[in-house]
Amino acid sequence: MEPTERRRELLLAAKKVFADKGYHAAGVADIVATADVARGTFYLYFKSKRDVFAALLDHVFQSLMERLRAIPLDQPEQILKGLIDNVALVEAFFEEDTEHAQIIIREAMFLDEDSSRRVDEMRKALVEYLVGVVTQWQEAGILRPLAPELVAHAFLGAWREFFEQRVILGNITATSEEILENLIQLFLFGLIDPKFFDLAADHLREIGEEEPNA
Amino acid sequence: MEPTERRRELLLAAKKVFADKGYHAAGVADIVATADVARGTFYLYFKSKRDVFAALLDHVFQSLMERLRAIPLDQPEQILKGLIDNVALVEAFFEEDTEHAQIIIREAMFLDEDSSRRVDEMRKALVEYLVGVVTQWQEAGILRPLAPELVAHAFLGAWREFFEQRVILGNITATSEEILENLIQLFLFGLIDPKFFDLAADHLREIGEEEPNA
Amino acid sequence: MEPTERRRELLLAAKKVFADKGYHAAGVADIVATADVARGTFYLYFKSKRDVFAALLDHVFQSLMERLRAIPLDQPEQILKGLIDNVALVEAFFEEDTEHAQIIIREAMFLDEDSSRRVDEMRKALVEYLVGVVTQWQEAGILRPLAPELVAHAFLGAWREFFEQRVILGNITATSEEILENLIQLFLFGLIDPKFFDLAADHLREIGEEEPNA
Amino acid sequence: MEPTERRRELLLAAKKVFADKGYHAAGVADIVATADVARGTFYLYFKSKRDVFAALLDHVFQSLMERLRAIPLDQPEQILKGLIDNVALVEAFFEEDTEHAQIIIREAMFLDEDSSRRVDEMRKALVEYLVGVVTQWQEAGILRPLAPELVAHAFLGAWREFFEQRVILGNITATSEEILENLIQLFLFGLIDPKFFDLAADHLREIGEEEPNA
DNA sequence: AATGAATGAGTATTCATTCAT
DNA sequence: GATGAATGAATACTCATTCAT
Repeated sequence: MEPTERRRELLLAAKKVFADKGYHAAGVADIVATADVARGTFYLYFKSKRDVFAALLDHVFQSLMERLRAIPLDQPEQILKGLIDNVALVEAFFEEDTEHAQIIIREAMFLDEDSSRRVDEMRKALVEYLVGVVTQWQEAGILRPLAPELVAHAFLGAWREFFEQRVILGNITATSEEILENLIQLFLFGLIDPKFFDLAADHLREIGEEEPNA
Repeated sequence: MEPTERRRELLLAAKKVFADKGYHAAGVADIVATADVARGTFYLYFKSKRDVFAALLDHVFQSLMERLRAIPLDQPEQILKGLIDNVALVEAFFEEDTEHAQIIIREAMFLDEDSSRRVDEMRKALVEYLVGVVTQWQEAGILRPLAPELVAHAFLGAWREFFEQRVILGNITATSEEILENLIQLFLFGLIDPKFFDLAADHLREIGEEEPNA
Repeated sequence: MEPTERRRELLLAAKKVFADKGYHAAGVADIVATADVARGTFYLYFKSKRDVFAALLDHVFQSLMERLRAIPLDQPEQILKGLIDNVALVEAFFEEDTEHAQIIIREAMFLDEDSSRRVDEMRKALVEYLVGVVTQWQEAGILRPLAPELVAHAFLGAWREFFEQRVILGNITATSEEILENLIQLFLFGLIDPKFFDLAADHLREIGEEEPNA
Repeated sequence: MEPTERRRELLLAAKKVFADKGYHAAGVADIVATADVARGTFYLYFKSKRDVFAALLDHVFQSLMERLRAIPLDQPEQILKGLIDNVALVEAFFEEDTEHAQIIIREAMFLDEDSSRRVDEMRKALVEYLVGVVTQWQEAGILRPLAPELVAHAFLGAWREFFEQRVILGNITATSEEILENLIQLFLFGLIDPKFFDLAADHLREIGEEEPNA
């Protein structure tokens, strides 16, 4: 079998096992059993249990970065549509691969210096993007002057919470769209300058009417 | 030494160790070393490593519940002051005992069925409280009709994120007060009905002027 | 059981096992089986397989040093008696504990940097002693001016070879005394100045006659 | 590539690796990497790691035997010249291929029954040769009646020690010639009958004067 | 003949838990 | 109650060897 293929198989198996049992409860034995290869084969492709985990993080990191790079920041007139689309774009990534998401959210954040740093970089990239958006709109006078960084963190935190509750724990039954809509409204009206209030409300209505067709 | 006292010492030691190194990296050896008792003594008071952890969760759970029970829900006229005070009250609990907070946020949520359920109960209690507040104010026509549960989760998520970033990871330098102020503004204006907008703005100003004296 | 006692037991077991199978073939499993303790117990007293080995070397090293320190160098008139006694003293050490000797000779010398350094120190101590003896006697004009260091190495090498062949491999049936006598004669006449030749021969005869009574 | 050639390459690589890292630390991986062939190729030419090692020993064994066979024993009048030449001849073999020497001295002697027996055979061949020389000269009345076997072992041991210290460990800076000269003097005067003493001294002087031209 | 991916037995080490004193 | 020595199950990792291509 092609080495690349084998590696992918092991990566897949590891992802499944880590998502299932968590990093600590997962053993190399589980991974090789899932991938249906011999114990030693694992070590042909990864130099340790930690190494597969890091490889998984790497994959998420790079995929995420690609998606973020694709998000344009230069059309402020499409305020809401842009934000919603962009957020949905990133969210889709986690939705597509729930196991990956679980690993990052449940395990990587506090596993050790290294993974924690990796996750931090991802968070920072997201924060930066959001700070960019907020700052731009603040400069355009559309948003009130709340600290952009704090707003970004608040948004991420809320978002993560929803993800955790809905996808991982199953505590929320609302759909991803409902959640996103509420989240957007909340933050939009929380941030927007009162004099643009009506404008925003109109926009929201328009988008809401479009959505069914989408 | 009184048995209760010994137990408390071990609990304290365990809290410190778990917060320091995390559940998995922490060993019973670390705990007994910190508590300065013999290895065997540990097992006189707890039947396993998991048991101490559960005991710690219990303690947080009960303390939190007590504080939540103390929050009155019947003075809707003091909209902002009430919310801020109440939120601050709960926050204070985590601030007072950062180690406990770390354990809950970093470890307990996904350690296993049992702790995860425990943390869930806490979350649910907080969500219920917030849902109660929001619902009440929505019924009073003060807040717009966003799904109260989602709002509650968003608030909790944002809050947790700040806590994590500020206290555990040190990624945010803003003070607890600054953060809370921004958070309140964000959610207040995000939720409030436009016709109460000016009223809310006044309230905020007042509170802002009081604060220095507080 | 007293910790010191247990440690001694393990040390003894390790010595036996290492001497029997050699460092590499010996497993911690063999050691604990020999000592009849649980696997984990081993690691209460030594932090690794290498560590026991080092401890064994330490013991040999210190015992040897003690014996060497006990050898007086200040009675040059007793040329042969002194040399024979001293050499016998050191040899006795290895004879007493053949296993230790095997370990040093077979394993320690080339196991790794650390043990090799240790063995080197021992060798150097012996060489220094021999160089001291030879130099002193050379200055007294009794011995011919051969390079003392080379003589010392030659003596050690010959000695080691005999030990290996006789004790470890069983290729030589001569007794330790016969060997030593031949060795002494060889080196004595090899070193001594011709004009002291008859004197030396007399000495040797005397000693040879005394010996039976010893 | 010719099979014989390939085999030689692997043998060479193995020799280098074994000399470098020692038998245990050396891996088949190192050998094939050094020989720049695939892992499986190794097993086309040798049936195991031990097998290459045995092959190396074989090579040394045969080379040594050839050289020993070439040494004539029938010109007793050339006492010293003959001994020196012969010893130098054998020594040259080890000097030429230090790696081989290291392997024999460091590893083979105690690796296992098989190699140990092999090395023993070599030693025995050398001992036999030396015993032959000594016996012959003893019968000629030139040497004193020390046990020839013990003398032979002493000589070999001293020699081995020098080799180890000088070539492998670098603890001695004297040249091979200086060492040999001292060794010869030591053993010559150690063995020779006093009445031939002056004769031997003359011989040595002559050889010493010849040497520069050699 | 040559390859190199796959194998899996073997091994040192850790650590929560027990129990004799 | 308190101790801490002893336990042994659990587990990551290595490496000589095989075998399908």
